[in-house]
Amino acid sequence: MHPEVIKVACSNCNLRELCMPVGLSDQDLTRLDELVAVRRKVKRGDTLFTNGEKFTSLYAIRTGFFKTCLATEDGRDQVTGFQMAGEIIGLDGIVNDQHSCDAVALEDAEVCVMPFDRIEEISREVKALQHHVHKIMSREIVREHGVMLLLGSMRAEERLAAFLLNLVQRLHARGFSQSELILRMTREEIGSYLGLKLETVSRTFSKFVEEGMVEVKQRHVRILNTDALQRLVNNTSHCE
Amino acid sequence: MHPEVIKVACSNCNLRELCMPVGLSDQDLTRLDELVAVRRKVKRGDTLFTNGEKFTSLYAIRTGFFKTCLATEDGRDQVTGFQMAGEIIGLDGIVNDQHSCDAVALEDAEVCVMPFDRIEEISREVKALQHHVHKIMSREIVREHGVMLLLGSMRAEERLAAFLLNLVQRLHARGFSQSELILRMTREEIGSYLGLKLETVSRTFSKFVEEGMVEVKQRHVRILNTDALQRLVNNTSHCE
DNA sequence: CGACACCTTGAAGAGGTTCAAGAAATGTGG
DNA sequence: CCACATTTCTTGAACCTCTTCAAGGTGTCG
Repeated sequence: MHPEVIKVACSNCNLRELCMPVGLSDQDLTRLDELVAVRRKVKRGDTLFTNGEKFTSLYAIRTGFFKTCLATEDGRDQVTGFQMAGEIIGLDGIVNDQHSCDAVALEDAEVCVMPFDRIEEISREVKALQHHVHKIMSREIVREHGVMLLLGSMRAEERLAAFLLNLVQRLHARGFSQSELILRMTREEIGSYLGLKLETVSRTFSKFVEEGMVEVKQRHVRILNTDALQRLVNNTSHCE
Repeated sequence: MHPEVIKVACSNCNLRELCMPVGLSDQDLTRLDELVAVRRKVKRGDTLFTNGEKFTSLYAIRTGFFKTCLATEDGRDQVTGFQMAGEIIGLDGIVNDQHSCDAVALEDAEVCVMPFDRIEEISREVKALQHHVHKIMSREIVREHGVMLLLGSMRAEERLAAFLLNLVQRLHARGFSQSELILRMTREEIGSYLGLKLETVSRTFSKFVEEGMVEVKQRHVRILNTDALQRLVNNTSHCE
């Protein structure tokens, strides 16, 4: 099915601290290596899984960048998140044993395939892994609360500012610049995630540039004034 | 601390099939009874937990109705969900060992307090419970995806229609009417959840009444035309 | 019964969308 | 490697939905 697969081990993966629990005994670490069945490469534009597909595994992103999106029959389309190296995707599939959204690679990517029954099996023996899995799911719930706050109460500028700050913050945690980033997604995908039309995203970028808060050359963004963006997000002037 | 507490057992709770896994052996059922430490009553308007509070337990709602909401320092306030009997709240607290939102009772309520370390302990022994916990968290993630779709791509009428249909559907699953319901929340709370102002919620209700889709007397709502509401939600005319 | 919270409705206004056109970047095939 | 097709991005102008502000009505609870 997927010819692009390689056997691997977690215990000496350089991303381990991002996607796995820390402070394990050697014994537990050995158990952990049984977690990842194989790796899988996903070409840009291809899907890792799609809505309706049988759920078998969670995926830890090793390299590359994904979006997850919900497409309904009637043509609505909502990007529910963007995921980068060290993050886990596929959690949506557990409840009904099938995925309820699409995961699309926005650049060539490689993931670790972790069969979920194996995760549950090892979780029953390794407390730290069990708690880690719970934390990952809880983190996703809290993240989505934040998106609801964004979609429910912020104006366009505030949304885009929050989006940019969130992206650089996550990239910075991975060793990239605090102020510079390359957007892996189109204006339309940003818009879908933020509940805005692509034109509004574009206009808002232009506004930020005019005001000297960022430099934008297509998908290259340099943040010139983090504080100003942060102030936008924390703005009290539009709320009761 | 909480004087209103009573010792109880899950195994013969009439809500068990809503919040607990089914098809357990008698032995497993006995283990399950260790799950609920106590029950706790929460008066209307009081909080079950608040943002920043130390996380210790998940709560299964026995009776009553809650909202969870996110209030930021700068005055933003977002209702992230409404919860009714048989539903589990508190999942947000796992990731950082403290709650990240407030849970407020919208009517007098009673919950089963399930200390999370005990949940994890028993999960390691009872496979069905382990998987059940995973499903509950995954379900919450998927539910929030749906809210993101709503907030990101629907217009006011569509949002309110989706909201009403979701509520009656859940109430119906609990043995209540398919067409009649009493709203436990204010227009403002509905608006916060749906990303609308209370006036817009009120106007949209009035519009539905004019069009003969529902009857509304304050918080009493009778749905006269479910299909019409459903068609609104599935409307293709405003999407690409 | 009076105070307070909640709801409804109107009118004006703002923010975002839609439609449209053109420019810039990207990818493809010869 | 260049020319062309395609995708992506930007910007303008008109329009529309929802918000804001305001006033009055309804319901509820001590």
